[in-house]
Amino acid sequence: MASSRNSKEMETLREHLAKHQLKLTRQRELILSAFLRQEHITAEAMYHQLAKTDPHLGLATIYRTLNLFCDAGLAQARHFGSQTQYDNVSHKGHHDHLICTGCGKIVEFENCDIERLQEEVAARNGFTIQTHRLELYGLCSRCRH
Amino acid sequence: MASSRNSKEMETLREHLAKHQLKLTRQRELILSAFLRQEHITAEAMYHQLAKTDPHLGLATIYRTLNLFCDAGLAQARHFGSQTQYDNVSHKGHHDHLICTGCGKIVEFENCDIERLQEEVAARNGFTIQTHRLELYGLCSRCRH
DNA sequence: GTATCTTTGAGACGGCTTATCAATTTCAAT
DNA sequence: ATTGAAATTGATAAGCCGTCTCAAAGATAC
Repeated sequence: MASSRNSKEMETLREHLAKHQLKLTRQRELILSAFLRQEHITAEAMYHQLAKTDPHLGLATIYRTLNLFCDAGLAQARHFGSQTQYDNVSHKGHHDHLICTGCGKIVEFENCDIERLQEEVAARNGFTIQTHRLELYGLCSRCRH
Repeated sequence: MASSRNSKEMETLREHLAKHQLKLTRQRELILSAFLRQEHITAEAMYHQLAKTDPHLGLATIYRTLNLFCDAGLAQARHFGSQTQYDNVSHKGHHDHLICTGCGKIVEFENCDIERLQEEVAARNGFTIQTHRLELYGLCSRCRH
């Protein structure tokens, strides 16, 4: 907890809260610190994970808080299957996803060349990129047969 | 309708049906011909669209049929927001999006170099790409100031 | 034509997410 | 430290989307 209390993500959250007249609560701190340990997680999964240490934390609060993180730019929601995955944006640069439409397997990757081209495209259109999302859908080697 | 009755997509569907002991129905023909006119559509949108000409066509039938098209390789489901988009696989020109987080402006673009790199990444991981989604979020020139 | 097996349509159902609301907590101003 | 206005929480109801159920209708092979 102490580790996340002074992290740059916590600072980002504080700024976002201040800017929008929102308040820093015990739950928001707790959920942030749990979130920062994950690369991506669903609300349900986090609910079960936190139930061990805080049995009264409500599922609605987790949904609300993860959506708050999205607003603050700390998380990014991604819909897969019937659920929403909340991706940790701060994890080692940004990683993208290869998603198998057959079995749902997800492979993460990073590609600097693609990122550089994205910057070029954005610049050509007068944009400065804050974040991006790239998902490649296809069949993995196993499902292709 | 006559135009789709002999299309190659219709032939693909016929083959799939034959191979799985399924039947060609009036509804399946109707939904296919409507689907082929779209780049991508939701079941709900198609329901409203077809309600004009065929008020008794059930929503469940549309879902079932669009999923059938996915099995047959004619369509591909993609989760977007809270809904499922059914993409027309035969439509090739895929475009990506630049989205301004300030004003919501959306600019469409295409970039062959990025697409080529995507193929490389996929191949390196044993995937064959069916489709992709690339969204760049940032500030447009106007909102940056 | 008829038997058989699939499909349809209408609504019930179930999973995931959001809305509701009284009670509690935060935080800025005393 | 106390107070008071405003935000947040937790429990649960409600909502939305997509699938399942099942009796009636339709398609295909014989």
